[in-house]
Amino acid sequence: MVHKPYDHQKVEKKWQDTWYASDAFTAPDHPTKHKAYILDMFPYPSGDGLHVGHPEGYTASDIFSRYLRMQGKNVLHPMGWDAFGLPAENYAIKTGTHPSLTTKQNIATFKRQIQALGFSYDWTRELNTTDPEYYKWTQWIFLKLFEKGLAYEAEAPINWCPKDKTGLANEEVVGGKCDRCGTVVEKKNIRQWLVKITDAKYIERLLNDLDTLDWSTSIKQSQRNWIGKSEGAEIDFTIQPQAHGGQEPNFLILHGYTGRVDKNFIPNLKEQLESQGYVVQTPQLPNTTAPKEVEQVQYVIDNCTIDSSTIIVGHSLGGVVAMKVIQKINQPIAGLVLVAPAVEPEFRTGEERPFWKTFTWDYDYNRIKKFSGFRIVLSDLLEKDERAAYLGYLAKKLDAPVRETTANKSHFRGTNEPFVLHNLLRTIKVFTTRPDTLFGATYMVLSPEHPLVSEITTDEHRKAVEKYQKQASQKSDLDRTDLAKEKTGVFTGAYAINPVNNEKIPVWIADYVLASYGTGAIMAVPAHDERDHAFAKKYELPIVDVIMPHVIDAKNPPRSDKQTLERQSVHAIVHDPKTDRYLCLQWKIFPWTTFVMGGVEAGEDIIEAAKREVKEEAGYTDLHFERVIGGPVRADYFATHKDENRRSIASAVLFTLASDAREEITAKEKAKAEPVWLPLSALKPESMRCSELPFWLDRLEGNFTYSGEGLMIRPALPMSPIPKPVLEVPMSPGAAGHLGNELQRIGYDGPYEGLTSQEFRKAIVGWLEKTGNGKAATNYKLRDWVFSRQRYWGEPIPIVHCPEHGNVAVPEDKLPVLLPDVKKYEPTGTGESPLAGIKDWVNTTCPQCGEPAKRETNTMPQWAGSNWYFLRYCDPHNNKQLADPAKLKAWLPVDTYIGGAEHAVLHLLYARFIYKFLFDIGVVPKEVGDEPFIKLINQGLILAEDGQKMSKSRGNVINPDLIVREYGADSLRMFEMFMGPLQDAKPWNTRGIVGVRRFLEKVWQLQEKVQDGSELHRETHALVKQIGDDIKSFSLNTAVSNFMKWTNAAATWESVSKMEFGTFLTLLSPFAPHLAQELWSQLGHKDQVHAQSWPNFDASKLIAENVEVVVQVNGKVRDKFTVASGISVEDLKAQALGSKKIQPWLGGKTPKKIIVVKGKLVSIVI
RNA sequence: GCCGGGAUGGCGGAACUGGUAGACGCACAGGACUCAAAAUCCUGCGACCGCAAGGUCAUGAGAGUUCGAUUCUCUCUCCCGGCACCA
Repeated sequence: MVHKPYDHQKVEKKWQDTWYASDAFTAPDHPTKHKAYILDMFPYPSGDGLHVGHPEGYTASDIFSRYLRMQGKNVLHPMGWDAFGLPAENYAIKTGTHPSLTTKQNIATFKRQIQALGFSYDWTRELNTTDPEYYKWTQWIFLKLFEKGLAYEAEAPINWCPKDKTGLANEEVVGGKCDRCGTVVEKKNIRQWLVKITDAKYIERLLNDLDTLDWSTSIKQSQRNWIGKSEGAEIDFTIQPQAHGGQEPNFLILHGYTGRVDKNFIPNLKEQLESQGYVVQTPQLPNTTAPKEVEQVQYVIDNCTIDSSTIIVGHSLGGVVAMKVIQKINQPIAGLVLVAPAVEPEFRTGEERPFWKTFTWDYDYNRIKKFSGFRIVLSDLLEKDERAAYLGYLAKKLDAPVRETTANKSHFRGTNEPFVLHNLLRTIKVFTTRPDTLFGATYMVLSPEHPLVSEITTDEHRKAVEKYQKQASQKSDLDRTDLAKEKTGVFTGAYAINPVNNEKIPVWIADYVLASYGTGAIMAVPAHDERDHAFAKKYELPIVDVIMPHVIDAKNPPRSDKQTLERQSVHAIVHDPKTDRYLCLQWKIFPWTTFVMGGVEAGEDIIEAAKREVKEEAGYTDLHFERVIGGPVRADYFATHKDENRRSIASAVLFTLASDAREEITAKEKAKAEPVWLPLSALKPESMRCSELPFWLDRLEGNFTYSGEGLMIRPALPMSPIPKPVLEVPMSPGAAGHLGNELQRIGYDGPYEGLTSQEFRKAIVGWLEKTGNGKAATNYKLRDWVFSRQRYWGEPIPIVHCPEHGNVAVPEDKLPVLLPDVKKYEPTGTGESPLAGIKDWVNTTCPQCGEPAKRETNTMPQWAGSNWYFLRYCDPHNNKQLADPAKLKAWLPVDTYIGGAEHAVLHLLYARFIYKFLFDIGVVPKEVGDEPFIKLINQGLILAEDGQKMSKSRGNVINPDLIVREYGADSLRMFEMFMGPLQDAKPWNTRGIVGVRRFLEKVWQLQEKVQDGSELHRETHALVKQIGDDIKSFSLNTAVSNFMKWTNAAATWESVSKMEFGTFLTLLSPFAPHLAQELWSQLGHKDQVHAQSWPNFDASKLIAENVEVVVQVNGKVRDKFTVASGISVEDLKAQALGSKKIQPWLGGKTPKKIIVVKGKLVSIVI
């Protein structure tokens, strides 16, 4: 029988018509068998039509879907259109064509091209995000977010693309440029809708649930990076206040009814303030159990010093006394702080107090306001409601803020009430991941936008600060984050107090600190942070080492059964500038090279010690001291020659050789070691015996910051004689013991000597929390999602702005809010959408009161529609709800999701968030879990033949239509799979496609060999197994090569049975459905090959009768022979040893060992 | 800088849990068929030495573990992706 030649165009057309006319791949609403939801990322139907990249993922998912159907599963495999977006709108601006028309045309093109490839989509479920029946539910999701407080309106500085004239989400800005058009984005402060993706209820789940997903590590890593969690602490630094004229304030603390100066928070507060150098008066007022106003006020006026720098603090009834004092003295004071002040009669309930009648309860508020520089009211949340009402009333009268807290003891009666202190002194919160370096914080930096900058800046520095702020505001983010640029900043004139040691540290502003991360302020630790170090060097700020690196010698670790000798030592690094070499010792008694080094003797500093050692061991006397390079390094090792463990705490001192002047060295030293001069390149860890070497080399290169973990050194660790010059700036005396005391106070009973930085980090956070100076804190880089676009072609945000009721949701039964027609699509650029110009659309009534109101004119971003489309596929025509829960339960979650990696942090993060939200509000049934995509496969980019990215501008785009016309859809499908692993990027090579085309021709030719029968060759059984395995693991390139191998083998056969060829076609049908179907029907079958069940293989048939065995001698292949596969180990051994080729390699010797891997190899060791 | 991933012939790539490196395809060379060309078929195709049998070297570089390493461990180089004055 002679068949017609393979005419791909005819064959493909014929079967596509059959399939699409009969909705051949429709999924049931309620699967009765095992379900599988196989999803492709739906495309944006651009005007350019399909790209060869599209069919890559679509083919892979189609093969998998067809395979699963043949495995007897119900498969949901849908397709739709993500059709809102900028290109259609930009096209409308240019041509005046309505975007809906362009979109319709583009969809038609895409659909024709996709259908020409024979994909098995369920077209009855096709959806389109621009269809009002669809975006009704996109709007509905927005309303739910709004209802739960997760969508909010704010005027926020956001990324603004000046070309596209719209705001962008952070995720849409890549390297400071607009992801779409590459324009450098600007910061613009406009009214925006934001979605609270950072909400505590979601952010940790978005991060942690990544662990449960079968996604590539790189995508998961991208999401983790983007969420950017860091754990550390928030620490409050108090700012030294300036009273009028820049003077430091003094404090007058007045106790309350039955109070005493040694009660409540007063002693502790006094101590804290005094430890920071302030003058504090705490008068004991007369008659505390039966106080009289006149008596107490007069007592204060007579006995206390009050001047323009005085801040009066009044607790409870003391607050009333304070106000009366101010009314009476007729002179200005710095400020008034009322700590839970006593209550006016009309607010009182309960038992009568003696002072109710001995005090008058009227105030001259204007007078108090006039004479006090500032006023603050502190309120304790533990107290009763009527007091809160009173404090609010009082604060209003005094024009003062009310600051609330939960006091340690109700009514601020605790012995330690840090909230009071923090409100006396302005505090600035910083975030740090390294609270263990707190002792090394030598200055503070605020971002130029920090709200407290102008408040704390002194008059003297105001001009410079404002100038700097202005400059910073004019820089783009791209400029500000340019790492290469030198850091800049200005001093504010203010000082903060480091809470751990009460050091006074300067407060600067600098644009290397970002307002948008953490608290917008940092504590700078120049010894342990590179950025801070660079800044400190430039502005000559102090640098204090607090962490010592610690190395344990890997080759000679300390031994637990040996004694340990600890010693302070010094390494002298002597550089000869004339030869650019370094002085080392070549030891004679050991095979070592070292620097000149030795112990530091009592009373000696390290520089003296280093000089002495150089003189003794090498004789050089004329050394010029350069510097101590960094802090000390501890090394632990076992000293073999001494049979003891050594703990060396070493510092390195750098000298230059000023002249060759030398003294004779002793015979003893001569016998021990010889001085040699080595170039820097010879100073290598493998050639030097020096555990600290990597640190010294690093520091010689100028890297003085150590940001790793280590051991705490002073002042945290008062370790005896640490040589003085180690610290570039010494801390104040007394600081050293401070932490020890504090640690004891919080119940840590040490020993803290030798604490690692990790241990100390925990201890210090405990201390911060205990003392109210800070707390453990977590920070994220993720920002809320900017959700409004000032453009036309998107879903209108269903909100009405009512003058009376604010933002009011459009009622659900009024959805969808239809996108109206406009005449001009041009974005206004003012931050308003083109919709703002349509008066009769904008003007509406408030759904709450019916009064005139205006519609929201911003539209949603493209991600809004793509967030949840995969839910809609389960129930695409439902007009009552987003989707029927029973249908969602039947199909969700998506089992396999295939698409490009470019959506790593955009679509994939947004969709996970929205899915979790829909899960929480019960739309997503709880049985299906709160992760939408269980397995994700990212197909790699198909590059152009030149290895570059395909793009219209480069002119290297391959049009799939041409390939389909010339080689056929089956060739294109198989070739795209054959090119390489699905996940890898790979260049297109049109010449290569002939390989698969030839293969398909061979398959076509094979029908000449078909004869009746049901015999299957061993290769066919093997193929069934291989193809199944390959598809399951998405190793589709090897599947294609396995098909080719099979046809190569079949070409040598006499005949192929009808059964065998049918089996082969069944396996081939997911890959080349048209050809497989055509040959299937030519075999005489009336049904469809894709409806067959997946063939089984007979495992017993896979075993070959004979196997080839390799014989190795010492790991090298020396012989190969074929044996029966069932051969015994003994026989195999004997045959191997007896081989003529092996004999010469054995050389008559008896093998040491013979390793036999059954059916594979014999390895002989001699 | 930090975090991921990778590097195998002229090219795309293959090699299951450590066991014959280079499957399959492209390109290339030689041959058959043809008046000729295309198509098709056959043969060869990592490098070096050798007439051959065969040997030696080869999976980015260098070390290590092992009878045996593309595969495991360490160091380094380069490439790709993500993040990036993120405190």
